Amino acid sequence: MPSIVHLDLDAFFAAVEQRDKPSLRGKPVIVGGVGTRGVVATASYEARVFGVRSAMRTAEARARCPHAAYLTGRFAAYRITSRAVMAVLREVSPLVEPVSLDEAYVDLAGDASRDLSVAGVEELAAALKERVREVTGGVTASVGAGTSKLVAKIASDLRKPDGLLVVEPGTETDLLHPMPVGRIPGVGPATAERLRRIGVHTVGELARAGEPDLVAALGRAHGHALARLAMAEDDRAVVPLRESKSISAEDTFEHDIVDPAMLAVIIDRLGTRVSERLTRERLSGRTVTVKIRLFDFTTYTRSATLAGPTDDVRVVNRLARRLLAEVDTSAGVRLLGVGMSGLADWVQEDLFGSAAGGELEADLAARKADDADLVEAAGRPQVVQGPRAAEVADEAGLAATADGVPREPEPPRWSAGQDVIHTEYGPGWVWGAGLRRVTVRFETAATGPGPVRTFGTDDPDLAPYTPLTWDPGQRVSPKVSATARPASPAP
DNA sequence: TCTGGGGTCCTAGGACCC
DNA sequence: TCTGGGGTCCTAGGACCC
Repeated sequence: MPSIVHLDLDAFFAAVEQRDKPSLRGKPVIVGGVGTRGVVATASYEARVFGVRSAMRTAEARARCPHAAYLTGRFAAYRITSRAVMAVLREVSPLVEPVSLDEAYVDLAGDASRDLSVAGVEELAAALKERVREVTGGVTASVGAGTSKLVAKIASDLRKPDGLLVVEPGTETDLLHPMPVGRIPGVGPATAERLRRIGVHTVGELARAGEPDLVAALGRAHGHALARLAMAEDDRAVVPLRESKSISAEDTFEHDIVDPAMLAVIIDRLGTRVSERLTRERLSGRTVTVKIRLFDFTTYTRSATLAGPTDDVRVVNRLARRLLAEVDTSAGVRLLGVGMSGLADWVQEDLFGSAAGGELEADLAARKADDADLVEAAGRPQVVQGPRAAEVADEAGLAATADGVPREPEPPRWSAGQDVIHTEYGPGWVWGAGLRRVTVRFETAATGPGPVRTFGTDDPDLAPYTPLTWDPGQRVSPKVSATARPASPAP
């Protein structure tokens, strides 16, 4: 039965930008690093016409397509939209495995009553595509389905963008065998080259090659796996909840850094980012890894493992600095990274016995509620609020540095003027397709319910990014509620 | 103006233990 | 004193994915 579905959002980041900025629709849009060392994360299909591709250096993209819009990512917006898509998929089956923000597998076999004929799955896939378009405000998806993850993924690839293909059971190898080996996920340039050297160019040739030869050329695990995939043998399950195995943060600098004091500051900042994520996600880890890329792109990692897991920023930073010192950085560093692995579900409170248990549960409930708020959001005008507003705003690029030189994030401010609200005390920031007017009610501890104010603009290009502003007089723990509505009735 | 940032999985060698 | 395997953990690097 073709019970595995793969859904892939088309040119996702660029599509979200085009949704939120109507002036970009129909035009080349490139999302990625915009600095001299940036690379393309996503190019809209209009940009791909000019040969712009993911992972291409932005400099080359600019040469090929100078008139494109070059944007840094707004990951909070992508995340909100992604969650809405995943929610749609979970309406169909609980067995949903997100691969990334823009990709997921669904296993339909959980529901015995479902029509899993090719026609039945085609109908379902078409309905999914339509629902995705609705909840995302117009982002299209490509959907593939088949008897395995491999076939479903290749099927969605074949029909993108905005396509649909259900591979009839029994025809898998007919589809796969003429393809170049590089179409198989997991076969990159290095593997393709090794295969070429033993005379294997297509999946059919891969299937005919003996497994011993493949293992000799590629190693035990990879050789075995590819031999099976080539014959469309793939029993990998759709796994709904994957626990993360590592957390890391890294920065590439616009200019190579030599000053050891500067490097120490940066390594601390990266370690702090990692620690904060660990704490937020109620994880801790045992192995700290520092990544150092020198001016000439030679890359070192140095790691050390603690006796027990921690999320303590002091421990992480001390260890990270020590590991950094093991590498000669005097010629210049272009990238630094800090990572934590050996993760365990472990929180500091556990150290002090079960007394903190109730508090912990409350925290978890609060986090769940936050997530629910975000899920609500996609495709509609939205206020992001609560403890994670700062994080969300940060991801949205509001705190991004313009010149790529890392610096400490600015503390939350409450001032008149054009400040975008992105502090944990405020309502967050406003985002949404078709947003025009936002009504905000201020309430402070000192004054009680306060004035109602309306924010907004009639410029359709600016509207989705409407910032909220207010006066310094309202800075006392303001409690703010906001409603946002489109300027015109929803179609 | 060469080559991002977040991950996963695998390999290979050495230490160490039984 | 020349000789085992097997298992696990740790470290460094590399391929690959989105």
